[in-house]
Amino acid sequence: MNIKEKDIPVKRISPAFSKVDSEHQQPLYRQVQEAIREAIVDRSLRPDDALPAERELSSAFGVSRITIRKAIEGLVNEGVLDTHHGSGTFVRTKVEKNFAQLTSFSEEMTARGMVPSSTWLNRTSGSVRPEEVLTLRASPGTAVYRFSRIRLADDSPMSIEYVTILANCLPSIEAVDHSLYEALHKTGNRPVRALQRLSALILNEEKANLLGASVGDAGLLAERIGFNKSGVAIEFSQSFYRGDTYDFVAELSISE
Amino acid sequence: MNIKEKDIPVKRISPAFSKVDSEHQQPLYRQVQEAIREAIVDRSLRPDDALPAERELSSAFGVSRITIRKAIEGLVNEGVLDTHHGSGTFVRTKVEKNFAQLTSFSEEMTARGMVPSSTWLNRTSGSVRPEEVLTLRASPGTAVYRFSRIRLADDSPMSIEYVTILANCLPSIEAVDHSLYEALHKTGNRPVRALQRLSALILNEEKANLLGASVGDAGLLAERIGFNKSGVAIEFSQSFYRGDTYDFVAELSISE
DNA sequence: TTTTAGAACTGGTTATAACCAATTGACAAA
DNA sequence: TTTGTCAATTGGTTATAACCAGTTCTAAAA
Repeated sequence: MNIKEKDIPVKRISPAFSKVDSEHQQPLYRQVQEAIREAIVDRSLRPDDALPAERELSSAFGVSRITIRKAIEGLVNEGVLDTHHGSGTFVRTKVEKNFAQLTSFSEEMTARGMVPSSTWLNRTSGSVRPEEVLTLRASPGTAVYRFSRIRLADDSPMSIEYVTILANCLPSIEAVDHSLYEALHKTGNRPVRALQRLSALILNEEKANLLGASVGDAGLLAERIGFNKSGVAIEFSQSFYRGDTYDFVAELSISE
Repeated sequence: MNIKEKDIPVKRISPAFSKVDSEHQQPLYRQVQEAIREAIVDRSLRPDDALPAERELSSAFGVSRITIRKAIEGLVNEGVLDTHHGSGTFVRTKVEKNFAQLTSFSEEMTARGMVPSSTWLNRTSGSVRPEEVLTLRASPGTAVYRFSRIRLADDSPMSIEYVTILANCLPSIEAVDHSLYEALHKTGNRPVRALQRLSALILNEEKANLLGASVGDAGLLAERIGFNKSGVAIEFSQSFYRGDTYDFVAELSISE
């Protein structure tokens, strides 16, 4: 007797899934993923609902079961779906509880009673660099916009930020004035999920000068990959912080 | 011309992988995972080494390529391996710690196929220091245990850890042998939530010596307050990491 | 010599097919 | 009514096979 399983009402919902487009550039399993995501967003699939069985989805989408499973696997890893051997795949009730909410630059500065601002260093358009190809999973030659700026709090430099954005996410490079995210939001490409990597490094002369620190001081490098709601990586950013003026804070939870 | 790829020395290592046991209870891909992990632990595969090609592994293990890919996929998700389309699969150099997941050092290292160990520096009992009163929200005079140790993975130092634990959370100061969290778990006081702060610093002579690094190298300091399931702060810890061997990775959601 | 085309790798995606394992629910037996 | 059994349904694992898409390196062409 598995109480947990019995609690789950097995109402199997069948939204009108259309066959995927094999001519499209995106892999089939990603198209399936997006279709499922959309079904959840527009409430055709509600929390605790069961998805149609994999074999059913397979014929509904017109793809093999492997493709369906790969799509589902990704959504399970993101915490959107839960699979239960023998009973089905369900829309997870708890929303995104596994994502940490790191304090952003503006929040942190405002919380400390400081006034955040930015100084633009550069904004250019170009194509992805080899080292970005891996992280952004874009083809070489893909057009991107690059932004770099110094972020200040009460007019003293806190960080240097280099951002690369896929060009097709913005109408033009001039579309960004103060807030990059605001500009992305207008085109519906605001990142909804991100992976961030924090590492320590020694500041070189260039970075030290820009940050008003000394060569050899400790700094923090935060590298971030931002994903839009379709799961496509659209943003890659590197932010250099002075080690003595910036901390990252996170609330942790145990893994279940 | 991909500079990064060219930098990677493609020495393809072929440890003596034996065929997996199909009679075993574990799924084949898990057995393959374990075999690869072991190869990393016993240094047949070193950081930045390339694994044999998937098709090669497939015949070496006597399983299909799908099984190999599933095994690799898991290790990539854990941060143990990196795949590069067209060039190969590599053993990741840096240890990546999930910043938002409350796992113990022992568990983290074991999951990466490394053997965790500790060298005790000190263990004392005493009462909370004034500067800890605020963070632990304990009354002055409250009894605590203090532990300091060097944490090693595969016998190389990874971090120096200073932990303060409320004395009433452990039966005795000798209750901790290998894993502190294990000892806390037995008394039902394992932290289920924590606040963590990460900052960069320059390693001083003492820390550098203990970590096998050089004075002036970049280091990371993770300070953590751990709460038990009753919401009581029972743990305060400071961990110093070498900047060149440790990254912190976080999955986050973007606010607004 | 340098450049370039392309062969020969690499991992990435997808299909088809079969079987295993957990769960559920219907139905017969107690 | 309760209990146990079993078939149907679910997801989980694995094999075989083919092709796509980057990367690397060699050998031919300039």
